[in-house]
Amino acid sequence: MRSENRVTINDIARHSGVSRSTVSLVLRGSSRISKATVDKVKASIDALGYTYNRSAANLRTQTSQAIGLIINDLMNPFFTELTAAIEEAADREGFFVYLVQSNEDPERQNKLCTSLVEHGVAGLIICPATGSPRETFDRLHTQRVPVCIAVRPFPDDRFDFSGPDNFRAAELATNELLELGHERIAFLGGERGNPSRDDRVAGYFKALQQAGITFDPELVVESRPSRQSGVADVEKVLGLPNPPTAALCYNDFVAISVMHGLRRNEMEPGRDMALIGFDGMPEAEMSHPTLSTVSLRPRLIGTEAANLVIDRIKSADRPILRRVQSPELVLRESSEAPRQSNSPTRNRNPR
Amino acid sequence: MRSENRVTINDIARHSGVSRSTVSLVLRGSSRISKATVDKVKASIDALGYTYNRSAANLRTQTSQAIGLIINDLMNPFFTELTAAIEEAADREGFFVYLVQSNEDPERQNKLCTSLVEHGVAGLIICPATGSPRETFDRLHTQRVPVCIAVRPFPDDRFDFSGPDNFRAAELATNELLELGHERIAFLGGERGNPSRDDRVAGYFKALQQAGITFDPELVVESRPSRQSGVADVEKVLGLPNPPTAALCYNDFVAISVMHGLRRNEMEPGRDMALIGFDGMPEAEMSHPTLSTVSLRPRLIGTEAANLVIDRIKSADRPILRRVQSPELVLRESSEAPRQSNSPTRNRNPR
DNA sequence: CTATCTTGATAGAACGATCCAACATCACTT
DNA sequence: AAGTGATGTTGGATCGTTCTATCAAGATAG
Repeated sequence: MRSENRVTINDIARHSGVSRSTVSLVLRGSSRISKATVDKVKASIDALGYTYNRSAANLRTQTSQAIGLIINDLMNPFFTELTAAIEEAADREGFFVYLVQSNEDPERQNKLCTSLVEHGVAGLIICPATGSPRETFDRLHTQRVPVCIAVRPFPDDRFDFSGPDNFRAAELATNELLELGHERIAFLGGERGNPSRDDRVAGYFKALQQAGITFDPELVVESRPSRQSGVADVEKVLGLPNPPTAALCYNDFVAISVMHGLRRNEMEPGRDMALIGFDGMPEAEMSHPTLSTVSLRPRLIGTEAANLVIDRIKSADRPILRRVQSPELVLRESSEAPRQSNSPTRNRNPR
Repeated sequence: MRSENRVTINDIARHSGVSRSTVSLVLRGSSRISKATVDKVKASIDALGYTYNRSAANLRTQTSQAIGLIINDLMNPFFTELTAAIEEAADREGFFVYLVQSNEDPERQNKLCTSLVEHGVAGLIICPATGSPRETFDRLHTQRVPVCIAVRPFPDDRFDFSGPDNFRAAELATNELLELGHERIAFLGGERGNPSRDDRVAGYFKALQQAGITFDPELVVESRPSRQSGVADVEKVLGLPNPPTAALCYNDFVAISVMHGLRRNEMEPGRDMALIGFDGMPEAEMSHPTLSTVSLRPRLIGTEAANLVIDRIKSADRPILRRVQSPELVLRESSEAPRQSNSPTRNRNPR
């Protein structure tokens, strides 16, 4: 890029004895150019070592093949999987993805939006950071940037959305635990104000209510989710006079950390407390015991988000769409044995 | 980007009654413009809702703030951590990162290189896919693209490099197992031809040799690493007449999968077989038992890679640098107990 | 009173591509 | 022989910005 005498389309034209326009047509594979000319031009391209300048072309055509993707935290396998799916879908349509992390910081998120738009992305997929100001989205709206909001249900009906059904996911998980015979079910981790978490708590609450179980606020523990937070969360409820026999964990990370917390207190996850996480990250299958989880279908959400934004890039005026993916309960060892049945522990590593 | 009548610097000029050049100077915060004019122009910018077109500017100035990052697999926490560190370092220097995945596919990697260069990145950080053809790098070299090779030691002395010391890492791990009294030590996972793996096997070999232990080729199992591959790998050596009492695992993923394989055969990882992984991914701390590992210092490698490429962007002619980070042995439960001491199993979840 | 220096602002060319309208050829018609 | 079409090629304008050189006007100097 920074070489003083970059080879341009003009150099090719001069070298092959045709016009600049002809070279441009050859580059774009136009059928209107004779085979002889095409060969001549291609020979010059190889000879001079030409590299196409897509930015220049984009400037002229007012287009772009780039989609900006803003996610909160790359280290979370849920988002990693989402990203992978988005990249694949974008690739299929000839787009490619600029990936950046907001680190859950609304201000950084705002800067990133500006930067990406300035760099001329064709569209944006955003997983809104908790506490995102409306202003960021107002700007995007007036700038007419095609945007798809993903994963986190930011309340804004001006943009397409692709995300999970958090409420239903929590209902599913809670009902499963209820059916196993649990009556004291905790909800561990996550912070109030995070819409995903609040929706899950709401679903959990509804399922309890429908089962006629009185809701105990002490069983809902708030904390900023991290790789360690589950330890403290579960120890909090273990200290109660009437501790829970099962727990929903805000996400799979928290669940795995809760397993550690249990072991620190001489309890065996799965046997002494049933656990179900949320997300469906691949690691859940590798934990010990393997972790039951409600998969939010990150791949599906990602594919859908990419399709939505690409579709919107192509037709700015089509009506707003909301694609909510139904979750899938994935049962594994951590929620196998009901508490009250004092049957001997089953072999939890069959085969 | 695609609106028919985008607001440009010309519109601002017209609206505020100054020249195009003046607006440009205001945008770049030039000190040669009077405060009165600056205010006038800024007012127009707000009024018309202008967005800066950085691509156009880059075309004119022949510069770019973007760094392309090509990694093999986003789903691997090692790379995720590497990426995070690169992003942070780039951000500090005013650059931002286009992240793409090669999926370990040399052809895709080649396409991505082309695409990124065409899009005008200022430089490239590449973790070479296994089996990368020399040709890809030859092109980058003749195009004079600033490149830093990261993680995988691709044999090319024309580019800067930032990566781990795989040989030393394996030596460290092997010596630790030897000191614990193990004599039958396996090396599980990874494929011949992958330089990281081959270096690790070499270090393992040297350590065994120095300890006067005859190398048994049956203890080295090759496989394409995945989240499940360790199961088969370990079952292979368990089937031997004289099975190993300890194993080095190609990476932490493999190690965690090996734990599953052991349990499937009624063996307890850590107690019945000591395990040490490579990478130092955060999940290693969350496994059960917690996983001993040789941390390759992904954050350090990332920071260094970003610094190297940015430095090279600024001064193309400085000599080639190779930054090799020394690994760090992180001992946890999976390599606690030596096999031959038949002491009672220690509590492996101390409070 | 002319000469020189500052300060602030500007016009036109340039970056590397594409678009548009025009233009040769050459081959068929009629 | 002139008209019509198809085929292949082209020069100039253009995208939105910055660069270079220049300039007007006022200040300072001799």
